[in-house]
Amino acid sequence: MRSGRAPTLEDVARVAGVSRATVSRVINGIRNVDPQLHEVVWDAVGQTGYVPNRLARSLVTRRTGTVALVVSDSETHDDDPFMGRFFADPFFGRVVGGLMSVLRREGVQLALQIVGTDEGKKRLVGDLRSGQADGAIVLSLPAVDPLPDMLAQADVPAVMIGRPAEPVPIDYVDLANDTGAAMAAEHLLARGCRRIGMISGPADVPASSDRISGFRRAMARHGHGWVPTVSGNFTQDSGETAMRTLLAEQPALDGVFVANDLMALGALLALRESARAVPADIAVIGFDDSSAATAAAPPLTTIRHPLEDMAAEAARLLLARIEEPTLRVASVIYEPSLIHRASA
Amino acid sequence: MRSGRAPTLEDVARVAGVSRATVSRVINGIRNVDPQLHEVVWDAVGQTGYVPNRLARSLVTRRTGTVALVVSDSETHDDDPFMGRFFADPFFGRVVGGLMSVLRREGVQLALQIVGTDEGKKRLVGDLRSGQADGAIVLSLPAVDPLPDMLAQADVPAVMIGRPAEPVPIDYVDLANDTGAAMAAEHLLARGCRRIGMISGPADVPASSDRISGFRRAMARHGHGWVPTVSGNFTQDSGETAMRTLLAEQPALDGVFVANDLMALGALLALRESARAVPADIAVIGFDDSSAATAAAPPLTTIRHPLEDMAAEAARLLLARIEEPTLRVASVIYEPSLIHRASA
DNA sequence: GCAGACTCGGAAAGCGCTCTCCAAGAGAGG
DNA sequence: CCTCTCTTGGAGAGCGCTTTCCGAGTCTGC
Repeated sequence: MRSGRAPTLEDVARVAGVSRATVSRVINGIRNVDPQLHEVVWDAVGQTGYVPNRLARSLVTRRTGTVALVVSDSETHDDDPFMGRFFADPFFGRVVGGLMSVLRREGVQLALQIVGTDEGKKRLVGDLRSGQADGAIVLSLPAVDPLPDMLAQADVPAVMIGRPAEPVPIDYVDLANDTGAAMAAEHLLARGCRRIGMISGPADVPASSDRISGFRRAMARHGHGWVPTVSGNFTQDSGETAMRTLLAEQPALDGVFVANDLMALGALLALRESARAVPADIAVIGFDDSSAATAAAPPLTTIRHPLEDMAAEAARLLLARIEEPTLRVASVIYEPSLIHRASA
Repeated sequence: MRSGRAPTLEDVARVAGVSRATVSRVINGIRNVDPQLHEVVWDAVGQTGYVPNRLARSLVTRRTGTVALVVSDSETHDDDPFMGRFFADPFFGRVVGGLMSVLRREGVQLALQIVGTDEGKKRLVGDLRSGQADGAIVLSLPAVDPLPDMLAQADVPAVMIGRPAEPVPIDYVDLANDTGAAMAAEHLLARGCRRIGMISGPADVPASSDRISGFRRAMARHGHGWVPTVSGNFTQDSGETAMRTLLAEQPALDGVFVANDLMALGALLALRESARAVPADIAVIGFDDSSAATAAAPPLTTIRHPLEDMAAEAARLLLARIEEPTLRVASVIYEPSLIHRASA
């Protein structure tokens, strides 16, 4: 394995004393090749240290063995400080882990793509269409995003994690966010809370609005027609601020549903600062069951979001659609579950 | 933009009424093209919705505009449960975020590659050599890993995050782990701790062994020739177990250095369980300044690991080496800093 | 013993692009 | 007016691979 140019099919063919075509057949396991030649070729492969050039192969087969993980944002300028936070959040890693658990087994690679501008999205779709990747898993952050529709229009195999904000004929996996929020409501009510508030995420993001409506609906069903709500942006800081605001408005609160664990962590901080005991004075319930939940003090009762499973399913859906592009548009909704810890 | 086959250079050339070569020149901004034709060509590009096929381009230019992020493991079977944990850990996301902050600006993509078996590593090097990606950022997990050496041998541009276990002529960025551990020692000593223990990571991982030796050296310098140590594997659970063991051996401990924040979280749990107050009875200091540190109760005093910066620097080093492969092997060592919070 | 069916391997045509070479035309200098 | 140089655009040769098309050889059955 010297380090000049990498050996090519041609080289192997020369060493084996056969034609390029034959080597290609052997490598790709196509029958109709004499077992003897078969062996000769593999010997030559070993001797030369040959590894097929994936690019060249993809160019002709129109298959890359690569799937794009697209993080779709809507930034204005390129130095988006938000992205740093996004990657640091366990959310991203859990998705990657879930995806890899199935892609890896299939020998499919994951290429990370971040797009913000509409220009970037256009180019992304173009790249995808011209075979840059076989398909895309899409994580759409902005409340309204043209990307899902562009992908659908361009007939690019794609699966979203989290439903699109606008109805678009595209596969997706999602969590029954409303059910999860309802479970939180039931739990708080069941443990005797009567003055319950909510710290929500941004109202225009689907996952967030579903949690809001699910929670309100469940509360209303039990006679609480109005729920004091302050919204944050899913960061710990915003949760802390929101909790302070909520407390200022409703000092007698005895329970709060926080739309994700990170904000719940912040809320816990604000609560400690105001000398309220959790859960004795006020019960706190989070959402996601991220690693932050177990790290919190007290450990967070939360709604489990089976993100790894969802991502894995997204990968499976995508692989299936790549294999068979005419499949009917599908969606898979996961049911959340309540994880009972100490905070509520 | 209809959804049949994507338009090619040929199509654009036909519409513009020029040759493929001319279109290629215009697209790639090569001068020597009449400004008028220039415009005609761009019009044709707009009309056809042409997007260059990156694969075809890469095949001839031998440049892909892609960098691989290689996570090198040493698994035995493919269903490695460890990987899930690895991705969920903020470490992974922070690295990705840091890398993307520089790669994105250069229009370079990141392709994720997980390799475990030696077979897989061999194929990876082959793929890299045959131009699958322009270079690699390597995260090597196992204590002893043949990959760095293979990469160096094959002359593949590569940069490691964390120094290789064995000396290998390869670029890397690393943290002065020993200095960080020494800072922890100084801090514990300065606040009056006298019976100090340590929860270390696996002794054969470089980052871990540097922390061990740095800590011990600093302690020795202050007359503490021996430091009771229990090792864990960087997970929260292992930290909890280790703390219990340490406590059983040394009940009078009044300070402990834990080699990462996640284990420190576990240690805090064990401490609470044993009814010891932190930091009153025993001071705890972590390492990494991950998001777990602020989430902990009490918030963790810890050694800051500027991982995003390190990853960004790794990306810059790699880009430089891709541009100029004959560069001298370089390493950049980052200095850690102590973040003072409540636990010590 | 020979037509017909089958098996196997090679030649060669691309996949979509870049880039070297070359020819043609324009302009300048003698 | 002719030659020399310079600019500009086209033709075409690949990059490394797959795959179709064929021809040559092998085997069977009548």
